Amino acid sequence: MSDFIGRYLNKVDKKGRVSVPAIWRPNLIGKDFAGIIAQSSLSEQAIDAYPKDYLDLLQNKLDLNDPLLEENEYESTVIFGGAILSFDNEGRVVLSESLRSEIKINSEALFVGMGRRFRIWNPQIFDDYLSRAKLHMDKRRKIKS
Amino acid sequence: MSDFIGRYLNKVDKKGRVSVPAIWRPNLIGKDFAGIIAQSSLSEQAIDAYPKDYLDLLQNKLDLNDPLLEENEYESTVIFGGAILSFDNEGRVVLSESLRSEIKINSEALFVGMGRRFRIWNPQIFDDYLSRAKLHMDKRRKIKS
DNA sequence: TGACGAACCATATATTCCCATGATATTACT
DNA sequence: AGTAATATCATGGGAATATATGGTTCGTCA
Repeated sequence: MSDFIGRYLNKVDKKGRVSVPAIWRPNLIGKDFAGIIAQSSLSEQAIDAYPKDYLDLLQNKLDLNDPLLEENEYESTVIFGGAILSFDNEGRVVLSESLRSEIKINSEALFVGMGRRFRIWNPQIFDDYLSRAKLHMDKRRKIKS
Repeated sequence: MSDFIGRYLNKVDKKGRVSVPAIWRPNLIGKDFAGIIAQSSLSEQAIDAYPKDYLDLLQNKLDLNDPLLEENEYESTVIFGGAILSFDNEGRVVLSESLRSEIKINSEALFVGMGRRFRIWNPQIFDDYLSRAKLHMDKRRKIKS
């Protein structure tokens, strides 16, 4: 059901390689591709990642639309204009220079499960995000009670 | 499944030559033609590009429309009047002077996948477009939720 | 013959593959 | 339970390969 659960902190080597958590890998292996689809998140300074199978789903949906409509252009660009990162034999992917700079990743990458997908963060930035999220939820809880 | 995924930044030499990303090339090689169909985008300052095969898809869509309508005539002209750029032995195409000036490309060309097709951008101009696209999608996401 | 584009060739760079290591966890065994 | 043997995993480095890129030559056509 939920494919990506938990939090894993891994090192990024000087080539930009980083291990994808081993328990997640089986969920990232399709019949034509093994690896992840990555795009910079719409709302946060992080990478959104998911299996290619999910992308195929989106493609099917988009095929029903008119490719010339502006709306669909935006969507296609954001979705397919990310990055496709395939595993090496050890289950690593390389985060390109540009991806790393976008999310300010240096020597460590934090993998955070989100159910059907996951995110890759700079650990510090994630901490900030988490405390913001907690604050937000705490405030809401107090209002409701 | 989806032919064009990812983003690749390549150099344009003084002859206007630029490498088409190697992983995409197999999808651009048909039995009668190896290369891309290119035309300046209708809505953006970029080059729309796709395999020759993709034209058949569009043709089918247009066939469903009334060929006598003025609008459809416009579409046919624009779609089938694009430039034909064939690969050289190294998998490059040459962007003509006029194409380059249309999209303000100088020394670098950014290839952006859109699933069934892709676009070629000046990197700076794409940045603007991407933030617009993200804003648009993020807004839509928030409305839906 | 000169301009132009296409084919050819050479090389720097980037990417992928392969192997080695250490750390950690897991299992087996007494 | 305690300990040894085994497996899994993250990580690093180097070699092999693929790719991007720049330059030169060749042919064609104006």
